[in-house]
Amino acid sequence: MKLPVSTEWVLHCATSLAQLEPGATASAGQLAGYFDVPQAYLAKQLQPLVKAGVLAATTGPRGGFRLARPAADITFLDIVEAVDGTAPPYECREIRQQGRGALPAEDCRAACPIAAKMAAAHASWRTSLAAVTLADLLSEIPEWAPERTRRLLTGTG
Amino acid sequence: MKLPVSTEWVLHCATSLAQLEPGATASAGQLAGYFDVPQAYLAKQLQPLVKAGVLAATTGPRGGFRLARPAADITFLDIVEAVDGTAPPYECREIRQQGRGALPAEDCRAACPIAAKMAAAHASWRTSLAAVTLADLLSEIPEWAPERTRRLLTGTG
DNA sequence: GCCATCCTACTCGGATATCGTATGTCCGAGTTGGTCGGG
DNA sequence: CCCGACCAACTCGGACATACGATATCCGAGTAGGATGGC
Repeated sequence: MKLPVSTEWVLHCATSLAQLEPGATASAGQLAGYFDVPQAYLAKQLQPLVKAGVLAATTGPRGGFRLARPAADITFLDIVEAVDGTAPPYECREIRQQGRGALPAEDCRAACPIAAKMAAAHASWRTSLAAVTLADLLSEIPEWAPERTRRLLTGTG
Repeated sequence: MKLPVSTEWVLHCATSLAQLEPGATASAGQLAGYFDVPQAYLAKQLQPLVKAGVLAATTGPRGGFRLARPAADITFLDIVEAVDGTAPPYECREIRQQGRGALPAEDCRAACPIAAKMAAAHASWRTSLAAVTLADLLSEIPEWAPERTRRLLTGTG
């Protein structure tokens, strides 16, 4: 069970974008230089964020990415599931209905107890991530951080 | 973020082994036939369970696998982390200290806030799994299930 | 009939191929801002 | 001096290679139970 390396990238990118002035954008190249990560691959990983409605992208000069919603309405879960997908890590393939020990279908109306426990753990994980918004995170950083981010990221700040 | 398919196998195998009489064993071949999964690959996945001290293996005729501890002392977390490893899914590579926006080391004494949130979610997941033991699971299955498992799995029951 | 020995069959354990996905890179379509010429 | 059209550079978006780990398989070392021969 491993999240893509790019998960860290997009979380930090979203945090940085949240520190920009409303309407301002940062390009994939600027973000890549800010974190020293491959520019092309970062752009590729930001795309699903746009499709998920977390970020908005504008092309052309002075274009780039910005938050599509207020920072208070974007949770960690939104970002993580956008880049990694929403499929739960444990997939029940109903092996209890296969092989020599296959249970009759009438005993499988209820969900597999094992799968239920795994689903509960996954739900706990999702709940924990959904409880944190980008706005919550910004409240934890120093006062001087946003100005610094704007200056080093976009050059205007 | 995806758990190996074998996670389902070993969870069901452990549950079945917990239904055997104390000291009784089931071979990898018997378990594979019981669930209709590849026998060699299942044996490979049961090995880390033995190394983790969850299962015990005996060789030779009438040998096989059995629980190394009472079912009440084996949690889902023990099994899942044995087969999948204990590394957390989100790995903080400290990109906040890299690139144009690198923070000075003195501002990085505290853990990265983003990594802290991800670690908290992972801790929540682990806590949820650690709260379920094999004994808990056995209390949810029908009365007639253990006898049936013993009969179809080992032929003696 | 009992026992020690040998043997056979069965077990796990690790080493070895194959496949799929994450990772990394590249080029093309589209758009905006600036520039240049004309009025 | 003001305005419109053109151009060029910059942006994202999707298509194309590569590396690593999960998946699947096989063969060898070791052991316990049973058969066998002797006492």
